[in-house]
Amino acid sequence: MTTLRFYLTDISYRILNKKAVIHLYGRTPDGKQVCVHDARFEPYFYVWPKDDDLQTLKNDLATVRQSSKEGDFFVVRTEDITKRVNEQEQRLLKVVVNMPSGVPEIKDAIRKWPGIKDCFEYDIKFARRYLIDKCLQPMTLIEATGEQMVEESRVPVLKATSVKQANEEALTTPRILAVDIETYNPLGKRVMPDKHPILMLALYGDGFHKVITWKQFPTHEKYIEVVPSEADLLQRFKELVDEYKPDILAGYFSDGFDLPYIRTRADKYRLKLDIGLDHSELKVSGRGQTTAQIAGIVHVDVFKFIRKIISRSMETDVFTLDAVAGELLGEGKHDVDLDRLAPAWDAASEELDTFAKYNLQDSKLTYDLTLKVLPNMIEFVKIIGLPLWDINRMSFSQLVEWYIIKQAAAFNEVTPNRPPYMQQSARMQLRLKGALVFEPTPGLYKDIVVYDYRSLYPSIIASHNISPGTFNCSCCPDAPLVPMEGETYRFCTKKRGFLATIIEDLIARRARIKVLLKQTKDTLLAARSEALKVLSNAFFGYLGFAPARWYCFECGQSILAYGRYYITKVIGSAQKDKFTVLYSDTDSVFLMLGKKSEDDAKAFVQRINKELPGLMELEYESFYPRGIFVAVKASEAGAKKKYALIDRKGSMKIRGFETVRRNTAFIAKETQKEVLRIILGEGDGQKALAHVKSVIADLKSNKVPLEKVVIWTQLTRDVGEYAAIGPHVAAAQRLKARGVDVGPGDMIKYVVTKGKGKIRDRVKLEDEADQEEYDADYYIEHQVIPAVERIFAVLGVSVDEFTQQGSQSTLGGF
DNA sequence: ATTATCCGGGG
DNA sequence: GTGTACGGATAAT
Repeated sequence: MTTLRFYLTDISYRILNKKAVIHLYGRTPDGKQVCVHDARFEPYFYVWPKDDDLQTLKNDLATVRQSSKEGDFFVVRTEDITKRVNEQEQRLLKVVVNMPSGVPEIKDAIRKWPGIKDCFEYDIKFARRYLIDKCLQPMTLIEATGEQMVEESRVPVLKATSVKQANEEALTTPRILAVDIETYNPLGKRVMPDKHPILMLALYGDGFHKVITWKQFPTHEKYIEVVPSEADLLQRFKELVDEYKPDILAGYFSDGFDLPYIRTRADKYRLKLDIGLDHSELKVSGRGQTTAQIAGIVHVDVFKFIRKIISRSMETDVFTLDAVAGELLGEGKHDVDLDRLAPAWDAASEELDTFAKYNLQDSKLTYDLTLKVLPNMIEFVKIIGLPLWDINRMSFSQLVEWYIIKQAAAFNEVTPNRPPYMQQSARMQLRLKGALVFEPTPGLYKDIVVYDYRSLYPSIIASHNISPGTFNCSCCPDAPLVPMEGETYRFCTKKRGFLATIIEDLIARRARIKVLLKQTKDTLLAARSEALKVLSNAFFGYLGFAPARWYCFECGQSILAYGRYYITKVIGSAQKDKFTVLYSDTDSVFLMLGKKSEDDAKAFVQRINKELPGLMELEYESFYPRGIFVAVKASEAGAKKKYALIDRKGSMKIRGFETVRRNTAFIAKETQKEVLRIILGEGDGQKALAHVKSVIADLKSNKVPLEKVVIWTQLTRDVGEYAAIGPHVAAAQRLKARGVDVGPGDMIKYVVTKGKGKIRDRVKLEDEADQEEYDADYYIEHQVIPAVERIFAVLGVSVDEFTQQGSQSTLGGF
């Protein structure tokens, strides 16, 4: 008998002799990688019987048999249990099945039996079920007892007779290896993994930097390793992963690009990518949206976590490696022209040295980003109790749902089923009465103060005991009504609701951490606080999310009603205190200081907070010297957020303006940004107007360089397959007529030229059009003016004035 | 208003 | 693999 402690990094299962064996991978405190096999866990689900004659039902269940390729599926045994269904105690049967994949099969076979009301928890993946039932926290210390086994495996294997949580100590410094590839991709062509080879592959770890390539070129860099062929590059990649022994293999968009690409290239050479610790292969699943998995090594796609979870709290609205690293690390990608890579490769030129450096830098940024966000991911892993691989790929609603599922087990609450498609569509028809919006009067304002009510909804849920099981309970007919016209909603005042309880716990845990954070500045604690905040803030949205298991429309309505009630209180108090309320939406209030000082504004928050119930808190977000609120089109009644603010440091916060898309001409994007900069930064509307007029004049005299009026659009299918011939399709037809092979993925760059008729009849390819030919009127009317129109409307300038020569506008008083 | 199409990340 | 998982914005009809 051996006892072993290890940090649990990854979990999967395999079928051995028609039985499931859980594989737990991890690293011991002294740095050795290990695997623990646990064959003692059985798959099961729950049955909710219709009547009390359980014996007949049990006898019937014992006879069920479903055959499959893997062998027969059958019920091993049934157990009587008591669990809560929607917060009410019920008698259920726990049905134990012989194999994990038998669970959905057996459930389908019995679901419609007359003696069965419903089945539950038949779609919880086996490995997740194991973690939940055993109360194991991945990334923390686990203790296993058992016998050493002789197994075909890259790491020692222990056959366990006992597995349990040792303590909550987390693996804070896992071994990370970042990977990034550069591929052959001649100008303008889409990514084609089956045709184009991988040219370079960079690996970056702790004291380990390497670029593997298969072309000899002049270089002095020691980290560059030249191998004879692409197949050797892939072979070397395998060897290096095996030697470095990472816990985590990290990439940036590597679920969607690097690893599927490596997979495709390896398949081409019939090379086994058996880098899994049990010698299993790198597994790429899904079409379109792919994911990549390696047994025993956690593949982290750091882009996915940043995009899905961190993006909301970031400034940038593009998530390229360059932009994200720039914001989070203060360091960007190397500036190279990637269109030069393919020609440089063909010429074996010394320029390839620059690309190798670029490749290594990308892997370094990926490594540093992983280090940076890993504490946040690990905190979610610890709070929710699922593996890092899973947490990495989850959206807000999934994080919330799995947190609730984990808590449900602890509260003996059964997990409701996911709604069938029809029910989801029905839910989507229901409209929640939205949050309170105090419409801004369009205009340019000085000295703006913003308050934020960030934890409003979580604190409402906790304070008012909001939960599906406490809604309109029969035991409290006299409970206070939710402040809402036309509805008589109540929530139980006698027993605590399940969701209210667990969100209150989240809030309380965060409050304790915040106290600690005031004493010490600890990045792990900060990450934990952030994770708890993100999770509790996502609860409200989850309750109104059609595919949610714990969907509750009335709960959502009630939270919103209380939200409107509390924000109205703040607006009222501010007005009573003679502040000018500019704007309010949901959980934030924008005030204009006017004659008041910033100190007055801070004192106001403190006064408000004294009047609020314990859990609620209004935060002083920031001061902005200038801001502009823009009117929305009549048809956009719902689009309230359209404003731009500038802070003391000169950085702009722009919300709701035309998002910068690549199929907008650069001249329009550039002009919009410059106009906002002049108006907010310099406060000079005349100058901004003059700027637009000069751009228009330049367009009219065709002085604006052609590359700034080129519109880029990507083809998504073959030219002949389009039902609607848009401008980019017309341009692609011209390209095709010229004999160029265009297809899905190709970027079409076109220019709209002068003339009459439909736009698609006037498009020319970038290289066909002359500087003199582009249609200034099109670019003025459809690109530049729409981008700045509403900004100027705020200043009382109408579209006509853009084109008038130097006339005195209504801007005078501004 | 509803339906079709495109985009993102990656080279 | 206790299967099948994008989500949001915009242009076209």
